[in-house]
Amino acid sequence: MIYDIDVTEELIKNNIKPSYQRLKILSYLAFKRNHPTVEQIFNELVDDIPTLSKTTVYNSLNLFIQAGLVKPLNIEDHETRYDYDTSDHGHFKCIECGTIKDFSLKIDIDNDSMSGYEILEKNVYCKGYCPRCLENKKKI
Amino acid sequence: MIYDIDVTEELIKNNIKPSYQRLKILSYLAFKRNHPTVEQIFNELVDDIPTLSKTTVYNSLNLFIQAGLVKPLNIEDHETRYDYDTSDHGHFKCIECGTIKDFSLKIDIDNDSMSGYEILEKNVYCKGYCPRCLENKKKI
DNA sequence: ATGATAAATGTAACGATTACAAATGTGGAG
DNA sequence: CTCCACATTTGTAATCGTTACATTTATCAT
Ligand SMILES: [Mn+2]
Ligand SMILES: [Mn+2]
Ligand SMILES: [Zn+2]
Ligand SMILES: [Zn+2]
Repeated sequence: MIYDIDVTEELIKNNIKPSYQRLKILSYLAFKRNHPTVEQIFNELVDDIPTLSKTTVYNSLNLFIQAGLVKPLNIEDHETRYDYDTSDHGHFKCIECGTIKDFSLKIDIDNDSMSGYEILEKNVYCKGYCPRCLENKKKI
Repeated sequence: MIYDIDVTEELIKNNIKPSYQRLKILSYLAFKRNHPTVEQIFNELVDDIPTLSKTTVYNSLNLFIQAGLVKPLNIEDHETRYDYDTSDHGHFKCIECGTIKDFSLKIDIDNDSMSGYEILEKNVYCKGYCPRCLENKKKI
């Protein structure tokens, strides 16, 4: 499985050496844009890189997060997901099938109550049922 | 340490038997309203109830969540926090001192992109520095 | 009191993540 | 090219929050 997105320059710009594993992991995220877990990333890349270690996936992702190339998502408390899109947007997770969808949004935070605070990071996520799972529930 | 808030009726209404431990745990949340971790709840209540088990804290909280009396917060992936206030509001966590503050907000989700989806739950949280920690940083 | 049922407890198991030491790869000096 | 220092990767063990499960304790109707 080869992903045609070249992320070499992106890594170099951020002072991260573009090793074989790092390139594969970051281009996987850039190509798929699927908010995967470490488990998913590992399982899909281990075919390409039989010697791949899960530790390397964790290490690389943490490097990317430090550099601001990737954003971690804490939608579920027991599984971190990773997003190549670091722009400000929300996430919807279907509690039936687990798929995650991006959505755009505008947050209006009451500025009076937050004066004096320095906000560095905003996170929004919703949970519910996706259209497909709603359909399936009707049939049963 | 005695919390004067009587949550007996609240439990009965939700078909949860008001045992000694459950009353203590829920009234702790109702009185403090401090978004504590299980660790915090356990440490502060074990003085009152020397036989208290952490499992009981987990079990009780999960009961409360099922009944909608309490909302779990996944701000950090490795620690669930518990909120007695189940109304729609956002949370700010200071990345220096860890304190969590409520804030009111209005989310405008682009309805076109979410048509067909059933949204059951919205979550918003921010991270940054609280006023006190900003002050301390300036001094150093 | 007695026995049935529910709740609480203690310990073991689990799963995601990190720590750490050993193995492997890389790149430059000689 | 060979050797060596250094960075990266790998495998394994440790950690930590949470859950599973079996045992003990409490509650309550008979
Ligand atoms: Mn996204
Ligand atoms: Mn709150
Ligand atoms: Zn779905
Ligand atoms: Zn602070």
